Amino acid sequence: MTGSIDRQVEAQLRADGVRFTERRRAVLRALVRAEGPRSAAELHTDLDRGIPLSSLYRSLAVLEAAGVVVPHHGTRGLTRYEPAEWLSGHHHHVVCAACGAVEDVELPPELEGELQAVVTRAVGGSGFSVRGHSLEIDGRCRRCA
Amino acid sequence: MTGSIDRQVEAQLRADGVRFTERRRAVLRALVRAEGPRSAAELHTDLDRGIPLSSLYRSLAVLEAAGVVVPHHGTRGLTRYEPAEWLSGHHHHVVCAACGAVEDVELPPELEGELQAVVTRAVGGSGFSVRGHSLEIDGRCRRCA
DNA sequence: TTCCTTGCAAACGATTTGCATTGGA
DNA sequence: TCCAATGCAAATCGTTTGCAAGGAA
Repeated sequence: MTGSIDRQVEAQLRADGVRFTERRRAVLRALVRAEGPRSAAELHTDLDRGIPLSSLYRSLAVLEAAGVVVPHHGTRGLTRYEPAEWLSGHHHHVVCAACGAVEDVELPPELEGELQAVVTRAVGGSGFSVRGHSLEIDGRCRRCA
Repeated sequence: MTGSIDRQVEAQLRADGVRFTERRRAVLRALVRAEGPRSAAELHTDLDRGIPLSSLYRSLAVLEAAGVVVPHHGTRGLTRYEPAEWLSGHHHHVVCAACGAVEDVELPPELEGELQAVVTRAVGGSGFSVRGHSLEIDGRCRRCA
């Protein structure tokens, strides 16, 4: 985490009237380091400091409310978190149906533009206000093919 | 639910050594009728017959194992189900970030085609073999806007 | 001092499971 | 008859919350 991002996150939290404590820094660092979304239980292991789960949940809730991390509901009854897009960049997921591996894909600008257009036209004049989109591509990775 | 689909589902279940009981028919019918994925609790309301939740969960588990319905993990701590695509057709989801409601959207053919093209080009020559895709559009529904 | 933060334990809500009963082929 | 299906209640599991103690500004 560079200093500038660090300061940006702090400002973001301050706007919510909360502090960027060492505990919260550690949680965010662990998420940035991670290969993919992590659950509270996984972070509990990653951080391994006897940090109680309730504290992890509270840290995650605070970071989520400030828009620093976003929840990911991919798995049965489990919420995993990852850094928000302004920290990690906009991307999509390629999921292997066989081994379950999830990989990030960043689309080239012109494809991302086309995708945006599809989304906009898809909701049409339905009154729904689009905030974001997420494309999941399912199939088999090279190894499992 | 047409008779032919009905028979197809029955065969699918029979292959798993289970029966297509009236209860399970009712659950599937409710899902087919619904505009989008439904949770066990929502089905409990939809069906309103004092059908115990545990039975609903068991019916859903059986239908899922047979590939007749598919789980959808869009919302915090909640699993919703919908008919598998071979029953309901290919579609995408619009999710309201405020109230959690999920609605189906079927893209007009030319948009679906564009989306396919984006997907194909996105994986490029990575060796990943595409099997399907799913687009989730996030934002706020008219009511929550 | 005044809030924000944390730990601990209890509370919760969604989902699952054990067990005895019912029902269909 | 035999095994699957069901209902009920208790058990699980991930997550949230009340409350009292600890810390930073």
